[in-house]
Parts: sequence; structure tokens; C-alpha cells
Amino acid sequence: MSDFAGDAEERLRQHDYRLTSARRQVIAVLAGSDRALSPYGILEAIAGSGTPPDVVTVYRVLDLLESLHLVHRVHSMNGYVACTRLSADGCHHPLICTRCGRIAEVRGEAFAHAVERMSADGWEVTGHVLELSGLCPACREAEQT
Amino acid sequence: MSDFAGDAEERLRQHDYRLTSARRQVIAVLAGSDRALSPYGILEAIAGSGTPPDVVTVYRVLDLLESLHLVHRVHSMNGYVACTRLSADGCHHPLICTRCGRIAEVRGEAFAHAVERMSADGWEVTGHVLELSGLCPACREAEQT
DNA sequence: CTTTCTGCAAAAGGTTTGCAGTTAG
DNA sequence: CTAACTGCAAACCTTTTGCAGAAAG
Repeated sequence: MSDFAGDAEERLRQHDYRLTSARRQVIAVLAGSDRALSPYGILEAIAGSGTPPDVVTVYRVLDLLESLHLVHRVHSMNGYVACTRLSADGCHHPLICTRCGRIAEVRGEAFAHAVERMSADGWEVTGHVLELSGLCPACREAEQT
Repeated sequence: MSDFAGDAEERLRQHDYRLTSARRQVIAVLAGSDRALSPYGILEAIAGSGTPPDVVTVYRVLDLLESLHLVHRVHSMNGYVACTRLSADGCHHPLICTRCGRIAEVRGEAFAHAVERMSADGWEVTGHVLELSGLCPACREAEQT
């Protein structure tokens, strides 16, 4: 159980970013949520306990947090999760409930084994996406300019 | 080198869908492209060699092809690839060039090994996304209604 | 012919940008 | 104070929906 809010605020300070109210609010929501939240979902969550910032600001805060590797973007939905809820090694392998968006972390390397473990934890794994990214031979060539 | 266009048209016929001009055009573009194409990218490609259909129609055709498992949606960008360019087993693991969108298939089960193989083929793998999906314990519970 | 499919128009979201005013440090 | 940040408004782009006309079989 790591302290995402604390970590995030410290990281912002380290990079000379200001600790504004909007940033604190977004961080607090992500720290307290066990599911991936879209920008608008974050807004709603904030609205439940105070005056929320503008959507635009939420987008900007998320971009910032992502650039600092504090949040992970879930591409198959439009959501964001606090990185502390995922493996610390930078390789994020979330398991996402297709109904409620709740997120669990897939630990370990071996894929089939990981699925078994999640099943043991009560999840029903019905699908997955594995997408690598990088540069194709042609673009690496073009790189050499 | 499989014949995507032929396979797709046959599958449409089998399911009593009509072989319209728009469907043929979209299928032809996907069959001829080695990269993931967005709906608008498909339009542009068609425009290069004829009168394109409406964007709306492209969306509808892609939905149809996806429902028949003829195309695979690339979630990390908004693109679609012909399934014949990916593994036939239904588990699609594309490797996508972050610059030009060119797609290669990641064959095999062992993840680290697959990365090595792509490297041997001249690709530079810089990142990946692995997302499982399914139902969390709470939602499985709710299922029992 | 009849049902399916398409195009057009319009709306609905999500996301981005510019700029003037506010605020953290 | 001053640079960084936010809110507002507007633009932009993607995607969806409804309906009347076109076309496949």
C-alpha cells in the first residue's frame, strides 16, 4: 500500500511544478480509486466532495502526471490509473473489469501463469491485448539522417 | 500470404451480407496495406484510386468486419488491420511502428523470445502494452441474478 | 421487388488551443 | 512580484444516429 498522493506531490516539487488545488484534487481521486477513470470520471469523483476544476485542467493535469510516469493510460478504454496500483518496474499489465472498470495488477512474467493467478483471485479473464511498439526497419533507416 | 479480400467476401456471403461497392473498397484497402489504418486513413487511401464512400459508411463497414473477426482494432491508436496479417489463432499481438504505423506480427508464446525475434527482423522494440480484460469478483457476483 | 445498405445532415462526445485573469512560491 | 497555472470560450476531430433514397440479390 504505497502513498500515491505523497509520492506524486514530491515528484511535482522535484520538477518545479506547482502544487495547485486542481492537481491535488486529481491526485487525490486517483489515489483513492481502485479503477481506471476517464477525465470526465475524475471530474465526477471530485464533484462528489467539493468544487471541481474545469475539464480542460483535468486533461492538462493528466498529461503532466503521465509525462512524469505517475499515471498509466489504459488504451482500451479512455482511462487513467495511478502507477502505484501497477507494477513498479514500469511495465504495466492491468487487468480491467469490462463492467465496472475495476483494475487489478497482473504480476509476474509468465503470461499463462499470471492468468491462472488472477483466476485464483476470483477474476474471470475473457480476453487480452498485447501490443508492442517501436520502430520498423524502414523508420530506423530514416532515423539515420 | 493469404487472400484477405477473397476470404472476407466469402465470409460476408456466408452471413448473408451484401457485397456492396463500399465494402469491397474498404476490404481492398485493408488487404493492400501493411499498416494499421484509421477510418479516415482508409478514406484517403480509397480517394487515391476512385470515388470514396462516406465516412459514416466506412465506420459501419469496419464495425461489421470487426464483428466477423475479419479486422483487428488497434487500441493504442485508432486503427484497424486485416486479421490475415496477424496470427490465425485469434490472439492478436501486433508490433506497431510508432512513426509510420506499419504493423508486424508477433508470433509465438514466450514474450521475451518474441521481442528477440522482432529485433532480429530489424525492429526496435521500445515499449508494450499488455491489458487483460474480464470480470472482477464483484461483477461476477452481480452476474448471478 | 423487398430488404439491406448508403449518403446526407445533424448531433453528440471527447480533446485541443488561445487568451485573459488568477494564484503559487 | 512574476512565472506558472487555470477557466472560459471556441474550435476541432471523431464517432453516432435518424431518415429518405439507392442498390443488391
